[in-house]
Amino acid sequence: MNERKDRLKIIKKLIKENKIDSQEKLLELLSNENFNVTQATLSRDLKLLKVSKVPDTSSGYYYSLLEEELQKVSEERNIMDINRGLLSINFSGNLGVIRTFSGYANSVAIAIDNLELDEIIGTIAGDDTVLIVIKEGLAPDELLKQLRDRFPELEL
Amino acid sequence: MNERKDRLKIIKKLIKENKIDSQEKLLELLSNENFNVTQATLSRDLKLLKVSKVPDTSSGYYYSLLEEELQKVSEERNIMDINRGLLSINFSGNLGVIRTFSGYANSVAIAIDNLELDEIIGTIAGDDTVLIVIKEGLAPDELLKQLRDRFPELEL
DNA sequence: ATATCTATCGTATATTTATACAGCATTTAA
DNA sequence: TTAAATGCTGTATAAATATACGATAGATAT
Repeated sequence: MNERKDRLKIIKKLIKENKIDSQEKLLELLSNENFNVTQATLSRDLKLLKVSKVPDTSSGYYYSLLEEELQKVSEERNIMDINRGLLSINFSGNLGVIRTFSGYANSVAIAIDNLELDEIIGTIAGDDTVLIVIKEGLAPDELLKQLRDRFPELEL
Repeated sequence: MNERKDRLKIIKKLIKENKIDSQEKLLELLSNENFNVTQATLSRDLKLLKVSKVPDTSSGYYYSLLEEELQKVSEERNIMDINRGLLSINFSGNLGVIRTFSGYANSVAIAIDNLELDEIIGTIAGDDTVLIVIKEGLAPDELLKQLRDRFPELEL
């Protein structure tokens, strides 16, 4: 009965889509989605998800996944930067070669660096080409798959 | 008796410098700084500051000024990107001309755009040059001053 | 199969936090 | 000056949240 996982997902969704100011309210919404738990469990869930209650501008509070938002902000920017310059990507051995519009290689490489991917050891940028050195033993296909998984917006 | 203002400042500092997991603890620290208030007042202060209590990785909670952090993260990145490419800046009329290392113009321009400055209407990037169009009526000196004020790390 | 471990949960409760209300000082209006 | 309005606070308490403890179910090992 791996209900918790599903529940966590729904909680995330509910928090994003609604302004919720107490666990009690969230419990109701959960109940509508056919998850029936107690406040105690919900409290634990929120801790797992690192959800916190932030003071609102007007006069109240609401729950928010701030850590995620923080990551997202910076991640989104990087992905935009990559997409902006990227023309193609190809592999040979443990090297990836990205072709970019002229002059964009640097910004693409910086953005890739900023993603801090375990799978990538480092990058070098020319004018319209970025060389990516992939971690030993990792197959390019595997890397591509993981990237697409993790960053669906990435146009690879 | 404008004690609250001072207190809010100290609270910010304390929150940045310590891992605080309850208002009670924060009250102690405040007391050390010679601010003696009740938990009720502190709760109100935290609301004003939009401080929230976030779940910690390990197993606890701590107070954090997330809104500020979120802005900072994205701002810091932009400033890094600018500094990385920037060689010089000069003005003529309502235009600013930034020279960059070859290939960096684009990433510098993007970063400037991302700062969303009221004073700047737009930018265009070549390969090693960024053109900045300044808001009508604003003197270049004034713009520089404001930028340095607002972003001390910026190497202009 | 039995024992041991692990993860998840509810109950009950402790802890923490927000706020209604009243008081006081300061400011503003009359 | 007096009255009304405003901002800030403490007290007391309500409301919200976290957690100790025990129970249960499923997994893993013996």
